[in-house]
Amino acid sequence: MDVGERLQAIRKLKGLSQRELAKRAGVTNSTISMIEKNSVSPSISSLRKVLGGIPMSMVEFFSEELQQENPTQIVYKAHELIDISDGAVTMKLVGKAHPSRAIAFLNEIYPPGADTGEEMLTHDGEETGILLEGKLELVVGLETFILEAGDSYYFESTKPHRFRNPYDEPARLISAATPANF
Amino acid sequence: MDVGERLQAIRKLKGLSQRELAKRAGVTNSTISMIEKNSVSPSISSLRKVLGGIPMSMVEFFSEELQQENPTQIVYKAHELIDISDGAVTMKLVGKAHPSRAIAFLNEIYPPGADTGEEMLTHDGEETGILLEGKLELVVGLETFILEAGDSYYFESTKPHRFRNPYDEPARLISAATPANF
DNA sequence: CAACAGCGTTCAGTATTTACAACACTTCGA
DNA sequence: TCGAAGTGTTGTAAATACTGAACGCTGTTG
Repeated sequence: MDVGERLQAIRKLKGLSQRELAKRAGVTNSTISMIEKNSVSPSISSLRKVLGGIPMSMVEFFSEELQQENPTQIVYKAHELIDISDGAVTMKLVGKAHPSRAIAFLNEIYPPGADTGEEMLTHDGEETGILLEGKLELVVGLETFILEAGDSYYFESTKPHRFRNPYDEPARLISAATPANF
Repeated sequence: MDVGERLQAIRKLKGLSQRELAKRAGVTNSTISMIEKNSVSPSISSLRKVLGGIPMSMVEFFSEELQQENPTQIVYKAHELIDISDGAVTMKLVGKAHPSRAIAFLNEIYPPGADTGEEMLTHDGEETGILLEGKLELVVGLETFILEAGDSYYFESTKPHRFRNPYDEPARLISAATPANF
């Protein structure tokens, strides 16, 4: 990815001149000029300052890097799902062949007694899902929910969370999380 | 966001020493040390080199900046899902109350004859799903697939695609797409 | 045709980052 | 207990990025 080219594209899209952007960002116009011409590789701190004048986050700026490559398998039969089970919980991942997966899409089964563990899970991203069969207990932060067939959820994965099946029937869940940490 | 702290966290997570990472990245160990101590703000090019030794993209590195704000509804009963049906296809979205949804998680029903339309769909992102009941035809690019209960799929949404139920039973699908374009 | 205000580029000097080579500290095995 | 090999840190010199003040150019206004 060409940093200078990208910065220039963004700046022009916003209808800003180098001097205008420089003033908003608190750097000099020559800095902008040299970055755009790729005659320097800016420091993180100065690129931050520059983007602050737009404004735009680092993530957005670099998101163009996500240029996917070429074809892979599209359809997976039930037995082709990759098994990433953890303990008693059965988890099957859709899209194993995918190069850089953005979504972790899982078919999960919690047999009676299954539990993601006493230490709560915490990670980046967001997750969502729907319960197809059985009942399941979901703890998010300080709240505890009882999910029944047909119920769904959506929360930030940064909140501590835990799934548990204290009932006597297996629970079946389809879930999706992003980014995919597998 | 603290660049040094984040780099150190990632490095340790990967079980690498400063020297080990430096060697893989093609920089010196002192560079890593100083970046982690925030005694310098590395240039884009050198941070790229460092992340190349992990390996990790700039986007992933800065993705931690995506710190979401505060609580909303977490669990949704079946009747609380928001209905975004299009034509004959019933689509219900999980997480309507969520501020900035990263995932569009849908419970879809394609009655016999239902179709997303003759002009193929094309948009950014990736999508995935699993068929729970019935049969469904999926066209992606030049390929046509027949999905049966239990089958799943994963593809780039940039490829032209179409879902269709030419059979005489309804098909039920759970799908996830990112980014969420709703 | 000036005079002016805007544009992006360039140059010299200063500030910052980086490599290289040391350092002190810990762990492991002879 | 004494190297040997690992860890992260630090000082100095070289490389690179940044500022501030020019420059040449274009379009506008009197």
